Amino acid sequence: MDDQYQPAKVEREAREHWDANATFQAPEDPSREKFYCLSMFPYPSGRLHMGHVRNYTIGDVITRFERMRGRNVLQPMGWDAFGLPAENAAMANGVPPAQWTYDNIAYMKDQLRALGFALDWSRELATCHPEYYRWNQWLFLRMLEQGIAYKKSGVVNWDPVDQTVLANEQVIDGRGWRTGAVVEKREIPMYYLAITRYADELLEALDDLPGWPPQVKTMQANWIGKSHGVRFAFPYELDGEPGKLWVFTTRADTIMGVTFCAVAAEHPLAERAARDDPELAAFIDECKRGGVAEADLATIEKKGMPTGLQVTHPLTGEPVDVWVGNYVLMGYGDGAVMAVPAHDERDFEFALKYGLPIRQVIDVPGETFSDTEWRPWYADKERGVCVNSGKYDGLAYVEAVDAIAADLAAQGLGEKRVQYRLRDWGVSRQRYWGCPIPIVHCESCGDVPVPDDQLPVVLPEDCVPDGHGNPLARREDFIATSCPSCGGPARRETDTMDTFVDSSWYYARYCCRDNDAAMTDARVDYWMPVDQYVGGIEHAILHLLYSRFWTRVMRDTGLVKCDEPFTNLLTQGMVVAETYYREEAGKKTFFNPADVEVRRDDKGKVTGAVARADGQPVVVGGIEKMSKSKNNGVDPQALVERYGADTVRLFTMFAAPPEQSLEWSDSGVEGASRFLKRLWTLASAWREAVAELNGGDAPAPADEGDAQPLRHEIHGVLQQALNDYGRYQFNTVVSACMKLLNLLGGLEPAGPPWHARVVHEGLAILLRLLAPVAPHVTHHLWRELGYGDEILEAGLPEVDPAALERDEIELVVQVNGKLRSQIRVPADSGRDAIEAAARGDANVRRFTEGKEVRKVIVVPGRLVNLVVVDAA
RNA sequence: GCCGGAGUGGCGAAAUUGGUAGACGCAGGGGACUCAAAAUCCCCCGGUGGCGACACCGUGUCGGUUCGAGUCCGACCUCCGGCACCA
Repeated sequence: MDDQYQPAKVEREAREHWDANATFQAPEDPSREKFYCLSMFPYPSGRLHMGHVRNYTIGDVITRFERMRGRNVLQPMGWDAFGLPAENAAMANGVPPAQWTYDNIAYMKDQLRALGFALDWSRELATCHPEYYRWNQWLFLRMLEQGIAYKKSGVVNWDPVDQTVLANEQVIDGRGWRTGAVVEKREIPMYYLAITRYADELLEALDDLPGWPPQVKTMQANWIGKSHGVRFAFPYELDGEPGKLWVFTTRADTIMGVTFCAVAAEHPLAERAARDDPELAAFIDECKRGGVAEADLATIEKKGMPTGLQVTHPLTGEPVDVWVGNYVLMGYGDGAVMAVPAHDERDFEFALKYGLPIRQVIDVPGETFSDTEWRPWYADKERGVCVNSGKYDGLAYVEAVDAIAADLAAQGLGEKRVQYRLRDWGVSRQRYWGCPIPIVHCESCGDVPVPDDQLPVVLPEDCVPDGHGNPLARREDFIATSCPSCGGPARRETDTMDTFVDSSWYYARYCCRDNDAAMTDARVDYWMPVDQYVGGIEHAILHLLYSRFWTRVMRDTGLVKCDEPFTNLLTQGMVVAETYYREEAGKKTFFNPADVEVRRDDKGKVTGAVARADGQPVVVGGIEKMSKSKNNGVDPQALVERYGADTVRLFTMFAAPPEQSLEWSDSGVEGASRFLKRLWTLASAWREAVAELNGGDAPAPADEGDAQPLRHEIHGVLQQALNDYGRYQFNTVVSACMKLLNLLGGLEPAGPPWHARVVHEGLAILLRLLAPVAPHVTHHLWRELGYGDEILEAGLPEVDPAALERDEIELVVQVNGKLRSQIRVPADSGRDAIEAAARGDANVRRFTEGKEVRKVIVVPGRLVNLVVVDAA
């Protein structure tokens, strides 16, 4: 055994051992309890970043822990390989996205291997492989047959200079990121998936996911946004024709307070009115400027303009003005809303701004109404009662809605309706590097699905995007084809699918990725659902909701048997680090933490920082998510080379619990490295003694000298660590390992023989506890000390209940809830004995003297609280 | 704007169900070893007062419930994630 811990050597040998034995290839074995552990697959961006390292370390610790528990564990890995960054890289370097992507995959795969993850590489997949994405296309065709996939128009960001569609990310302050041109909203035909058909099921089933974080379920429920309301119409007559302006409201009880209606800029009424009104036409054009992202639309200044048109209030018969509002969206409901300024805050502000009437129709007794200042009770449907509402006066929310809905229904002008905020999923992208949508356009037959036997529609891999539209649209060899229906000349669809499609079902394909005849097979039924899914909180809604939807479509198509893809979900926090910069002429130049030296005062508090290069000060800019733009990323590669994978994994698990954000600290890594060195040194010092004990019969637990209190502590720490493993709180597992090492560090190889027996037992516990976190060094030491060949098969250490027993326990004594003393009592003391001991304690007496003890609270095993008052 | 989350020593954090606030580690201070440095080992380490035993204060802010609140309730402040074409 080397005297010095040499991580590179230890880790290489361990990996060679695992590779040679195919240790992590997971067979389908119905006789064993399976555990499918999955981390969100990476986008092959070039190099691993710390977020990847953290994500995959968490997944790996769970994988190895569950395996040591005896389960048949599968942990696969693959590549979310289609996407925008590959096109951007292509524009920057002139390299085809395919080549850039494959190069990145090769590089990042080596990086993943160097971290020692227990991955079954035989199942590796990449979504840009035709063998994978053909099944996107195949299931898309099934969805077309079922009517789940359909075509309608949708709104996109249009860059008028580059003549191209932009992603929301590429729109900065309403302008194209490359051209700086003001972006326009443009309507184009797109394919949609009817996720709303499953809205109710996706919502209801959240209750059956106890293994998901409650906040994720809340976010999904709010996203689906089920609401009960009334859809009704304002009749009108225009150009001699009768029409109806349909709106939806959850506050039908306020309908008598409607003083105007607002429609979206794209609404037919708005467009009709703009024909005769150049000023309105200009306003509508203004509304169409800017991007389509909801966050932007929701924060813009609310603007409007009257159309000059009027509709009729369905209950009062009064005329109601119709306005165009830039905050009304054509994509939501009917693209029109009723406005009740008195009882909706947004309408209230709009009415004040444009001098529109405000009519109070809800009252709360004891409150006074002001038509110049908004008060929250105006929208209170719990306490509100109808007023100024004719026959509805005096009705509360529920009764008023019922009565009004009934009256509207009687006229054929409305009905109660359940509405969802969730919209159908638009999957068409006007982009090259994605899965082709399997449709052929024929002049005589229209849009024709590609027959199954002609799948996959293969994406040519040699295109280089240039920022001007989709290069696929210029590839005649791809586009020109014949119509599957009539055989005549036809053209292929050049839109590709949203990359969320690729990631909506990869977890199922890992189970059967070599099947080229079917999307899934019986192996999927063995492994699915995923038992533990691990990934970033930023995917809490979209990716996870799409996956839940896709699983249900697969279920209804007979492809899987489960309803939900992920039984348990762990959402890990971000990796963040300090930022440093200098500012010149309003432009910030960021310095990497590695190039900065931090200055501290004599208490260790940070007072400033200087650049290593020139010794001149830099600004300490605050903690931010690691990113290229802030230049605060720490390269995992360099750390692994310097300290070894075990140290990086150990620090990553120790610095914060998985769900919290993790602040990077170089000196913290040093600390982790120090711990492993100390472990090595201790194992090295005891190697002979422990190996000798391992060579004979299992030694009895030591009980001489101070062995008993020591074993009591060791098993107490073990109990806590096993519990923390069970709740996936790995930072305190690591801290338990550190405590164990500290305990064993007090023993001497030259000391009495029981020392060796405690170390033998303690190391057997410590190494197995640490094995999931630091697999290489524990693998090595386990063998070196003669415990066995394979620590992964050694099972988890078990708590010895006898070691935890105590004759005496310590209790805290409080007086009026304040800590005053501690007492030792026999473990089996009754309430009376404990109370007597507490009252008799000298320091307690100082606080009870001359007072009356009103009440004594005894919390078994914890504390005694004496409640005293001044004697009367 | 809307939805979700988080705030505890100089720093990362711990406190499992309302029961000893600060485990474990980092940084810092002191010491040992060394010609010296590095490495390693030992001691101290929330604030204020006290020689000390101890006492008072302290978990973003303000208020409440309770014998007892970091933990529960209400209001507020700050920061972070998501908002449907970044992944």
